[in-house]
Amino acid sequence: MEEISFKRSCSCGEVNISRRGEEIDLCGWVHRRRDLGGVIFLDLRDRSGIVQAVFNPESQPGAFTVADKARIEYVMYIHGVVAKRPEGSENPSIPTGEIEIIVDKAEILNPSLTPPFSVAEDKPIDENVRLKYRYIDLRRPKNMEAFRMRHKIAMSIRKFLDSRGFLDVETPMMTRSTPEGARDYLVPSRVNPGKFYALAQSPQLFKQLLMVAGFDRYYQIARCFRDEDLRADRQPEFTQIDIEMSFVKREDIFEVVEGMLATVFHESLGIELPLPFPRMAHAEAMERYGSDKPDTRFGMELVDITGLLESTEFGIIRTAIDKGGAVKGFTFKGGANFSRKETDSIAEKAKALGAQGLFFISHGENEVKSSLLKHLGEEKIKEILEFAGAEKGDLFMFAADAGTRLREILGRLRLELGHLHGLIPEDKFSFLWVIDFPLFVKEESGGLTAEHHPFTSPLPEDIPYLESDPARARAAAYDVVLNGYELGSGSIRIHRRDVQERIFELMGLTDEQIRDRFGFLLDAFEYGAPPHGGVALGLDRLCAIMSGKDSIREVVAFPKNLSAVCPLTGSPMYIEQEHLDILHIKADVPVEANTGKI
RNA sequence: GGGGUCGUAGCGUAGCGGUUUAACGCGCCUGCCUGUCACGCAGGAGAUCGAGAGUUCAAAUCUCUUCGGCCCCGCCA
Repeated sequence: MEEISFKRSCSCGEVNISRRGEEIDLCGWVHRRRDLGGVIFLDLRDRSGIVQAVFNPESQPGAFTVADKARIEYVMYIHGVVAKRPEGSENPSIPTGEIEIIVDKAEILNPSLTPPFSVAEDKPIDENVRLKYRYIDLRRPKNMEAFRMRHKIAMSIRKFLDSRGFLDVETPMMTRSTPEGARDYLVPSRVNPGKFYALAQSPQLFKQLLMVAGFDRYYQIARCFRDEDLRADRQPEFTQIDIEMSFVKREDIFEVVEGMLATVFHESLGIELPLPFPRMAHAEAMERYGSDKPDTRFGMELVDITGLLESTEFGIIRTAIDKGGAVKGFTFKGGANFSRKETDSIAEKAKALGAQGLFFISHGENEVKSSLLKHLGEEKIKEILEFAGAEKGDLFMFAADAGTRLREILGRLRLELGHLHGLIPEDKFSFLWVIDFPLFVKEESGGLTAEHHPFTSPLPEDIPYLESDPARARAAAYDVVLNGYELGSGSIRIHRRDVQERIFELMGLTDEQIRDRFGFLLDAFEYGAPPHGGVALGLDRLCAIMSGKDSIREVVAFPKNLSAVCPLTGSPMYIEQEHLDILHIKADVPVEANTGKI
C-alpha cells in the first residue's frame, strides 16, 4: 500500500480570517460534497467544526482527482492556503464561513461505506440503529456536544471539590453482595469456586469506612451497577458523584452541594443559580405535589377540599370520606373552555392512573359548570373554586380516594397534563431539597425497610420512636431534586454500633445475618468512627438535564437499550460451557443456546 | 410481570373506510454542470410492508400469535 503522509497544523473549526494567506494542513471527515462539474467543494469536519475546501481542476489537477473520488464520511488529509472567500460567497451560517481552503494537495486517508444515516442532517433516527452505529451517531455535531458538556461538568466538579479539600479516592467495584438493596450484578471468582463478587451498587460502605479512617472529605466520580429494569433515566451502569464528609451536619452538606452545582451551572451554562435551594419536608411535597421529587417549574399544586365536603351525601365522595380518605384536586389555568371531549380524555388519563373518577368544575365567563352542580349545590361549588383559588377561565378537577393513593394519582396527572399542554418551562432549572424523609417504609408483607438506606441516621428528636413507633421516625435524609428528577440523595449516617444494630433489627435481620453481612462495618464503628454524612448525585441525570436531553442515553457514549442490550457490541452474550466450567458455573439454559454465538 | 405506542427501500415518512405497478423526500449509482454551501438538472437501482398463522375472490391494510424498539407502572436499600 502507498505510504500516506499527512500532517495536521490546526483543526477545521479553528481556521479563520486571521490565518488568511497561511498554508495549513487539515485532517477530517467529508461532511458534504458539492460537485459542480468544474469545481468541487468539500466541507471537511472534525470535532472542532466544519471548513470549506475548494478543488480546482485547472490549477491543481492532482488534488481535484482526489476530491472527485472522495465521498461523504471519507477521511481526508488536505493541504492548502487559507483564502478569503470571493465577495458575495461568504456563508454566515457557519463560523468559518468567511474563508475557504484552496487545496493543492489532498489524500484519502480512509474511504467509508455509505453511512446508514446522515451525519450532516440532524434528523431523528431510530435509536436502535443509532446505537448499533454509535460511532457514526456520535459524529453528529449535536450529539457530540453533549459529551463536551459532560466533560466540562466533570471538570468543574473536580476543581470545585479539590478547592474544598476533598480527596478523590477509588473504591472497589468488585465487592460483597448486599441482598437488601437493588439486585446485584455478580462476578464469579475463579480461584474461589462457587463464590461471587458483586459489582458495587454504590461506594456507600467504603466511603463510610474512609471516614472512620480519617479521610475527612472524600469524593469520587464512581461507576455504579444495579440489575434493575431500565428507564429513560436509568442504565444498569451509571455514574455517581459520590461525596462524604466527617464532623458535619446536614447544612454543611447542603452548602457543598449547592456551591458545587452553582459552580457547574456557572461554568458550563453561564447560569447563576439562586442559593440556597428551597427546602421542603417530604410530607409537604407529597401533600402539595403528590411526589417526593416534585417538578416545581410549574404550579397546579394539589389542594385538599375534604373539609368542604365533610357533610356531602354524594356517593363516591361520601364513601371515600367515610373510609378515611380525602378529596383533592388542582386547578388548570385557562382550562374552562375545554370541550367535553378534552375533559373526557383527561378523565380517561386519571382512570388509567388508578382514579375511580375525576370531577370537573369549569369557571366560565358567565357561569360555573359542573356535573356535580346538582349533587353539591351551587354554593358549595363556588366555595370549592374560591378555596382552590380558581378564577374565571379556570378549570378545577378533583377526585376522592384514600389519601396517599389519591395524591400520587393526582401528582402524576398533574405532570402528564403539564407536559401535554406545554405548561412546563423548558429553559428553567428548579432545584429544591426534600428533607425529613420517613426512616422506614412498610413492605407489603408488613415488615419495615429503609426508605433511603439502612445506614441513615434517624433525626435525633425521633430516636425515641425507634422503640415506640418506628414507622413514625423521620430520617436525617435528603434528596436534591431538579425539574422533577431525583438528582441526588444523601443522609447523615449512623456512626454508633448500637443504633446501627437496632435499625437492622427493626428491618427484621437476625443477629447472625447482621454479623455476617455488616460485621465489618459494626466493628469499624467501635474504633473511633466520627459523625459523618454525605450525598451522591447522578452525573448522567445532571448532564442530561443540563444538555436538554430527555434520556441519559444521550450523555452515555455507549449506552444499553431498555432491554439492557448493547446494540453495538451485542452484549450480553452466551458463554461457552468450557469457559463456564473454569468458573464452576452451570447455566440453566438450553445447551444449544450455550454455543458462544453472538 | 403489567399497560401504552410504534415496526413499510440505507434513513425519515405516506398509504391502513380491502383490489391493479406500494408512493414521496433524503441518501446511493450514472451522466451533465467552474462559486456552491440542503448546489442544480436528467436518468437509474433499491421493499418478500418485522415474523408466523388465519379470514377473504383479493391483505401493507382485518383477526390472532410472536419478535423487536420506545415510554410508563411494578422494581430501582
